[in-house]
Amino acid sequence: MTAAANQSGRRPTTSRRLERAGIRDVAAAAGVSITTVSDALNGKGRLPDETRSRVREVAERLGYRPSAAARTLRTGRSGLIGLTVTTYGEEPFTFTEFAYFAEMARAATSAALGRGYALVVLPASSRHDVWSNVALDGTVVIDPADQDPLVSELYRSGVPVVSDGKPGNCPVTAWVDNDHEAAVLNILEHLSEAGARRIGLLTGTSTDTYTRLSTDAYLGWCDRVGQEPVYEAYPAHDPAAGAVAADRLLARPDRPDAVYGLFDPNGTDLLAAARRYGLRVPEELLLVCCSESDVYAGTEPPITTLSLKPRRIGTTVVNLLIDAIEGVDSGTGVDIARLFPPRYRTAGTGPPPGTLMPTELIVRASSQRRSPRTTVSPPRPPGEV
Amino acid sequence: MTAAANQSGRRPTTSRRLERAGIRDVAAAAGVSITTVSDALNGKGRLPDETRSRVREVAERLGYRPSAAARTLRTGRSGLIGLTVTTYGEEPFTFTEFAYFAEMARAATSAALGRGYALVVLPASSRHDVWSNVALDGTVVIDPADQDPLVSELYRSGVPVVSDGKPGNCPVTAWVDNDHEAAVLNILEHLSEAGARRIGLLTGTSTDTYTRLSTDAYLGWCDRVGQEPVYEAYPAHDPAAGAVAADRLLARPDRPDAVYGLFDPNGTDLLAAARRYGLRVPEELLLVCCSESDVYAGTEPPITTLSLKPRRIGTTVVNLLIDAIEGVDSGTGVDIARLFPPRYRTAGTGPPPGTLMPTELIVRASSQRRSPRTTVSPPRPPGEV
DNA sequence: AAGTCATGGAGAAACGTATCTTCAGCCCCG
DNA sequence: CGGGGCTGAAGATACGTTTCTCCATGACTT
Repeated sequence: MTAAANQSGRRPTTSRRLERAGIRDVAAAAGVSITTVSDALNGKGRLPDETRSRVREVAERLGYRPSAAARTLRTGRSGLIGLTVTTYGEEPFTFTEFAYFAEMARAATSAALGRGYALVVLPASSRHDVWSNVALDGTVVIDPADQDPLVSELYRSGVPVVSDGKPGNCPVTAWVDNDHEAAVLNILEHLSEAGARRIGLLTGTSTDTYTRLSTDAYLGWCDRVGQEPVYEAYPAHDPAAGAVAADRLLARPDRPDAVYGLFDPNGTDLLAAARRYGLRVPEELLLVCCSESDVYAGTEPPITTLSLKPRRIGTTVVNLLIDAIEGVDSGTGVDIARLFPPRYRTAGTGPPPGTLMPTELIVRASSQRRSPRTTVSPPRPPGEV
Repeated sequence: MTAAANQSGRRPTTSRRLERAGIRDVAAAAGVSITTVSDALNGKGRLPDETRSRVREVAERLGYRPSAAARTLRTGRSGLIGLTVTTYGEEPFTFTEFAYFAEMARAATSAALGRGYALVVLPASSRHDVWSNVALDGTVVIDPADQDPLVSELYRSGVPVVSDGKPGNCPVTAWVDNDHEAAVLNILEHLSEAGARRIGLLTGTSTDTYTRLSTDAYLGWCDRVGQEPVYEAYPAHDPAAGAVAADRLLARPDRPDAVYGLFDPNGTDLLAAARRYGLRVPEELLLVCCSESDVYAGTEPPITTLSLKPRRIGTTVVNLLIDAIEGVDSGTGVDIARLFPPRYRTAGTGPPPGTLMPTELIVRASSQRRSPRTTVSPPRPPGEV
């Protein structure tokens, strides 16, 4: 047997099963080398158009599909991005539990696909073997916990990590977050202008960035304006607890005359609680909640909501991540900074570059005592994008 | 340079960059061969426990993570399952648009993870290169279109395909679906018993299995009981169109006295339309809609809903798929049938094995004229699982 | 005492691609 | 007329595993 025969034929000793055509088969059928096939199909190398198209035609005829595994092994790129969702409680996924996550994930998937990447859904808490069983080019982390060991290890092993939500204490390549502080202050100001004297907060007990920043902003504001904080916290993943907390908040002796609820179902719960206590909205109680759902446009009365613009966040996160994947010399992992505009550059081992995005307050009848017309107020002065 | 040196050291000529430890590094550090390392870590081969634990310890110390790409290339298994979602209209994903999809996807992800697989979200309509860029062990297809070219090619190339929704005309390994016909007939019967004389249907214009089967069941029932069909169809992906269609249905001269809406938001839309026309529910109009949302427990009045039990479907689909992946001798692809109970076996090239799962009708005030208590009626006689 | 067998482990061949290097031919120019 | 650069393409290697085959060693049987 000659070397040439061994090169063109495959596995001379084994009985040949029905298999998918490989690059060698295409090369043999087209009468060229596998190098030429690879170059022709990938648009590389120096080949005349004639050869290129002929090879492509042969490949098409044979139904050739390159092996993703082999390509990944060779190039070190899998085209796969992890989408990590934090898990509350027993349920493996809050993913799609709140409309925010669902929308964000959808936008992220779409954006990734548009750039040739696919998303793999992985829980942050799963065992190591699941994570190491899939070759990831990078990972999106939604709301990373402080000191998340998984994120740390990923980052250390050179996998770019971009988080939705400013990371507490774990190193990430970059992060994107809503400007929660500005959003809360904007809402408090909005309620004050509508006549609120004592603004209450319905918040969560978990330590994620969103809850923490929002609550801190509220407490800071209270401190500044001299209002005693009036708030109830409950485990956000438990819908029943939310209704109870809403009830508790309105049952307090120092009952607030305006409430902002941090989580999606709070609007409904607060409305129901107000009804139980005979409080008219917005006359006796001003209401705002954070939600992506448009059911609040149809409630009685319609409720003012804060939208975190999850689509925009998801798209931004993915694009940032893919920029890092494609721009960085994988191996060193240090010159990521040059991907970002100068204003983000931080010297040495400073904090990772982050982007704050504005939120949108959709003002409806529940937070206005004068004109119940539905309007949209931009949270930022125009001119800024 | 000896062969041994070449074996233990790596790439003697290239300058060594900072890289992740490979299996060779572990072997060298532990003073054994790479075979032994592989066997020790994978629980294979014949090794004394002492060696096994020592190797494991060394691997741990070096932070060794096996390369998923290399493993996939070698074993032919990636541990990745595609989750295909059909796309309506311009938006790339209805995924998470309806609660059904969201819940189903969540359950599927969870079930897959529980068996060591991860899910990759892929749109059915995306370009070929995205699909062939990821090595899939199998695919879940949600509501496959008739003659879906992608499904056909996947199946032909030996990738197991399990669909949620009985496939129209494309070959799949197996499928799972709700018993839509039984569900619709059950609802119609339920409405009749509640006193309905003319039952209307709010349905969709698309040709997916769900819409088709449900509509056909309705039309067949009308034909059998001698009622003139009263229905409106609209593009299900357009929420605004749903409200219009609901309005149209109640504005007809032959206005129905009971309506079943096939899609999630129909309940709200129909309720709003009824209110506009001054129709009291359930006194003058009986209402049922298909939805996974529990908001219908809180509407005024609460609306009877049909649940398609998406969790159960998602779990079943994934388990069926993984059974096929792990049970079949990849290469032949013919003896899949033995995975299923005998009753599913079909001779030769007959239809693929399928499973019909019962739905659940959650009866609330909107479909009862007598006792407005909330009860749950099983759609199947007890004893069947 | 010579086979036989179980034990523990090493060698080497794939898996299918991308890419680095090499090489033959050819044209052009001094 | 000889060498340098350009074109088109082939060879060979490496990516990091898994796994098939095989060998050495000692214990045990007959």
